[in-house]
Amino acid sequence: MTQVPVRLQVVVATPAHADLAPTLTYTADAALPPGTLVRVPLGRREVLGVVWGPADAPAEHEERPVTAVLEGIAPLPEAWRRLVGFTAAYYQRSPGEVALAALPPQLRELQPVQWQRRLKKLREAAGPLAPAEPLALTPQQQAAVDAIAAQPGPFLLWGATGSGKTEVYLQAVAQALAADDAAQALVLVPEINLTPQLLARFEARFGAAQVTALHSGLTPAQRLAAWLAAHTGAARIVLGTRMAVLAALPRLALVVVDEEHDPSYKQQEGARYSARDLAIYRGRLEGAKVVLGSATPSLESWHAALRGRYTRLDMPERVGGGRLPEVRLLDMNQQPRGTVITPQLLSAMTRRIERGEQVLVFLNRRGYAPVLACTACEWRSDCPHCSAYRVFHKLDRTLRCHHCGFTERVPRACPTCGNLDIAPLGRGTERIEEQLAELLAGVRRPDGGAVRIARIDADTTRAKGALEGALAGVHAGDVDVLVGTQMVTKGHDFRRITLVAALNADTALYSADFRAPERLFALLLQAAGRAGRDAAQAQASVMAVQTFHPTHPLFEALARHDYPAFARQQLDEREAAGLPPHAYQALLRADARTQEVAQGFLQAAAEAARPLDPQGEVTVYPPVPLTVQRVAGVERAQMVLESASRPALHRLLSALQPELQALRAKGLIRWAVDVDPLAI
DNA sequence: AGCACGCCGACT
DNA sequence: GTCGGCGTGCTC
Repeated sequence: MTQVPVRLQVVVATPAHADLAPTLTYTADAALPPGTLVRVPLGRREVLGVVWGPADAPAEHEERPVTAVLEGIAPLPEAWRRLVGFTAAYYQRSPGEVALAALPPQLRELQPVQWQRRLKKLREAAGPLAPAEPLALTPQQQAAVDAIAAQPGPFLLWGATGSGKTEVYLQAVAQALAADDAAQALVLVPEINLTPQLLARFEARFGAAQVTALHSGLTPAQRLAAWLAAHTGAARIVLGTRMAVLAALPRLALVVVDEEHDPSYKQQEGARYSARDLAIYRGRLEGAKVVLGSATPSLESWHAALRGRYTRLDMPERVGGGRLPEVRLLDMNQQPRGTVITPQLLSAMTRRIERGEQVLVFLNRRGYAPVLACTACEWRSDCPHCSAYRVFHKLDRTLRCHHCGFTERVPRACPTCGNLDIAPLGRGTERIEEQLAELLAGVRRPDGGAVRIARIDADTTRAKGALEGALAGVHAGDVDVLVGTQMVTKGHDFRRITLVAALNADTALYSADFRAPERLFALLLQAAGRAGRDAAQAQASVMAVQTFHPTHPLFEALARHDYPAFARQQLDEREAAGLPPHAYQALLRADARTQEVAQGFLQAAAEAARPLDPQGEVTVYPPVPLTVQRVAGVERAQMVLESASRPALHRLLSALQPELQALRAKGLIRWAVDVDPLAI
């Protein structure tokens, strides 16, 4: 019996640049439902694809047959395909690129035979859900849990650090899962490695078998297993990073986005999606409730709550009566020039250490010094491949470029004039650690021992398990002073820290990036939250900020722990300037061999855009080089497109897309559209 | 994105 | 004489 071949639309991993249609047409012996995973020939290779639907248009190309169907796995559900379709359209990528990026990479490599073997191995019975006893809730926590049960949301859970947001998440998840015995919950976190405590709490509450972690740190096999558990419904709770928002979850009932303001929710490569924004969209699409949680919400979310689009749930108080630390602004103008650590801060540190308490010193700059300079001539430690200085790392005596990784040993003498006196300018965590060791050399711990200083930054935690080890040391009390970058401000629950000091907070105050103050405020408040978690010590907890601008409104709001005042001031400023969330932005970025080519491409794009926006609803700003203009020998430029109307902006971007293909110039390496960019 | 084909420099 | 650099073109 001969079968009539059917024609299918299939998506494969082609980037939007490639001038291939968004879906490709293949033939198959029998109809395959949309969402089916298939292997298809593409040129000389065979790739993984997802059936997107039946082909309706007449054939324009030769159509090759589907090579194989991945049997034994349910087609990806319609809601997932719609989510992928939306993501692709919104972020100006092809649906295939988004779809395939959302699937575990190993799926692409497995041949059908291996696939069957793997499936057999993974099929295991999931145990029944038996949540452990929940903690008693404070009235404000109870009110939040009740509101999430009773109202549709989306919710913005605004809770101070230590107010018990996690317990609210846990009980909201328990509620959602109890309502339906196949329901699933998705919990998103900024970086899973930095929040092992959250994973541990979910596992303790619901049982390790019910909780599946999904993030890029997993091995390929683990990632496939986690993804399958989510897709088959075996995992009732998926705890993951931004990529998890695109996981296949057939019965999604609740999405939690913890620390929703965190910039790592925005993907910075490929499809530049915001997992937080997609969580909101997905919740609406699948009828799942969405809870965004933060002590310092993004101004976008805060604005949405003010407008009534999100339901705000407030938890201003710390569980167990812990108080937020007192913020002390140390005016650097009153200090001799070149002061690094003020005497006030030093004596405060000394007192804490002598009492057996811990101190956290926060400085957002790793290495010993950000630049090395010759004292006799103009030489600086420039990176030959980037428009940036190489950072001096004293420990291994290297100059390292933090942009391209180029590393050399520190020269013995100035490479330009031979002068032997080359001096470090400015200071990073390494140098602060060294300096504190000198300044605190005479101080004794209660047991009479010398002060112990530890440093946590990307350099000290490169090795596997190094971060966990260092944190364990802090928890065990082996450390008196912890020096670190923003890495240490995330999530860790340090019970004995009673003094947090921020050393170099001013740089973000007058930055060209309009979001810099928002990030700084969140960072400092989060750092402050590391102190005083223990109610017994909370009375005396202090956050010290050394600044040349002690009367800056940001610091004044910080001193009062007054996020709403800060948000109001920022939102007013942004409204006056016509910036997000009062306007919508997209970025067109270009990388090229020369700055002229990059900017020329953008200029041509700007001219191509003009007739596509006859109403003039979109402002196209002139192309500019990025702040770090050249990285690894590649010149970078960008152009901002801005509009008060999101539909107008998207109409223009979609219409511009085919024009950009045509503008591809010699020397242009790549270009990308970034919708709702975080950094300008 | 892959993966080919295609045309110019330093190696056995 | 070949191995290999990455420019440019194509994939249902």
